[in-house]
Amino acid sequence: MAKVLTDREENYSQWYNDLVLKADLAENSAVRGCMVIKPYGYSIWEKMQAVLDGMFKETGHVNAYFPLFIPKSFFSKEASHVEGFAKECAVVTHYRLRNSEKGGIEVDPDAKLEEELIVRPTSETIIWNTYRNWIKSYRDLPLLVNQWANVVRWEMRTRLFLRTAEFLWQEGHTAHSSKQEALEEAEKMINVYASFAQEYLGIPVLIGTKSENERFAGAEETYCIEALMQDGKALQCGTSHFLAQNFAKAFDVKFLNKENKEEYVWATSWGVSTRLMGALIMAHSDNNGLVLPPKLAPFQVVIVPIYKTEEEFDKISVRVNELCNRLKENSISYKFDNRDSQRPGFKFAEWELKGVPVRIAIGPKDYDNNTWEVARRDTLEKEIVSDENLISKLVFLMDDIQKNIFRKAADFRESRTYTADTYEDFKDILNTKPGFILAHWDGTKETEEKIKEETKATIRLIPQNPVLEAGKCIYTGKPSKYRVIFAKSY
RNA sequence: AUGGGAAUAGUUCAGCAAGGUUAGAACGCUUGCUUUGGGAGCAAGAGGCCGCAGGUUCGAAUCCUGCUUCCCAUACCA
Repeated sequence: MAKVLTDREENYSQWYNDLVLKADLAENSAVRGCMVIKPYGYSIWEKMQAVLDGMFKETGHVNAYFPLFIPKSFFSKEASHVEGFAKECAVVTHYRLRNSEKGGIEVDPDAKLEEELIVRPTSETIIWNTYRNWIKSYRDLPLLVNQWANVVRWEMRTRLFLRTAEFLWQEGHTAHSSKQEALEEAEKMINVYASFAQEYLGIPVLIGTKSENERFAGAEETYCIEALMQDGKALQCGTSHFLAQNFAKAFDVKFLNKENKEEYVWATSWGVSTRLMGALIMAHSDNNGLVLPPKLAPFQVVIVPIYKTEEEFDKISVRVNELCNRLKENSISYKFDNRDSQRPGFKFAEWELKGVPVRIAIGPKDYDNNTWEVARRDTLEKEIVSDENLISKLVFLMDDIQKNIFRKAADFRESRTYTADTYEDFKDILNTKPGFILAHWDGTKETEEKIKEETKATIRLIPQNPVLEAGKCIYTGKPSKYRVIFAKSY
């Protein structure tokens, strides 16, 4: 087989890049750091959006849309928020171009904006400024709003899907009348993300909270889900923040409670992005290409005809079209690859590269025997299936592949989850076979920073319900009550 | 931003040291024939302001200067 991918073992990040390009998911654009998401990649994102959007609505949220631009003055109102994002903001300073004397066009210096606009890196500020007018009474709460949008963060170094200057995401912004209710909301949404990751992406995730260092700028608590990629590095897949009254205070959002007393509103925000595409790619794919979970594949089955003559093709097409109707009835999505320009072998390799969960081939032999060749992408196993058993086989495979790729990822994570009691062990694991490391930590920012400097590993999360176990911090030897999860991360 | 490297066909690159006619290859693309159960073969063809601006020279992809952009390493994270 002609190779188009770099082997995963040889160069993991090269493998990832090749895969994104060759599977036709996305490519770099003429704009530095910004990607073009191609139709095949975008249709996976659309599937993710559809499922998540349904989950948000089921949990009582509604969609709205807020502006792309944020006045500079809004941005500075929440101190730690500015600090967190200031270094990576795109800023609009002018509103007009003019013809240049040197030819071409230039920014018209007379068209300077009175107040500069920030291209949103996240929308807390513009949304909370709006909420001030929406919230007057406890009767206006809770306010449960989600937005699907693009945001811009001027990243130095970008990688397709994992870190791009512009990315697509959803951001939920909720307002509550009590601390307790806001905390519950933040936890509820991280659990929504976790079940989406596990049931749809087929990626096992750990749920927990961030250490102070890794917390969102402006949050009092950040909940997160973390997954382990095949190279042993962690990927943050989603976050949900308890913002306390920080934004309500910054934007003066108050409500009258039942006792007719004025109170500041409690807030949360939560988001997942096109980075989930990166997670999906890295969690399951192999040296032959992408491996997609049936629940998110643009189509679940591809049908490849094998024929010599036009008559043969016509005969086979009739039978394939009958099959397509049966697939439709059974809600299995499909593509009949009837291109005459490519040979079967080429198509096999191409669809494997694109991760289609099941491939069905039919040639003269199958036609005569009334059978189909069925190949599953996750294990690459091939099987001849009789026509009468085909649909039930496919229904079984959709479920089985979904479960199998989750199980494989879970087994991998298990085999790469360690406990370290000494700093030497800790460093040794990171150097030899990285993964999640459970270790004791003294709870200080300084220690986490030292460990990060020396090993590049950070605390990915503090487990939700940690097993209480007295121990000593691997770095300082100070007492610790439970272990936290360390890893190198993306 | 600092340090290092690069810019030539759609893509990956050769050519540059020692300047000299119509600037090459592979892959991809187009057309035809042939083939089709794991990325076929043959033939013909299209495709380039050699990153931009200036300089040296009879002559510049090649030498010199300036600029721009990209890539690799460090900081950032959804």
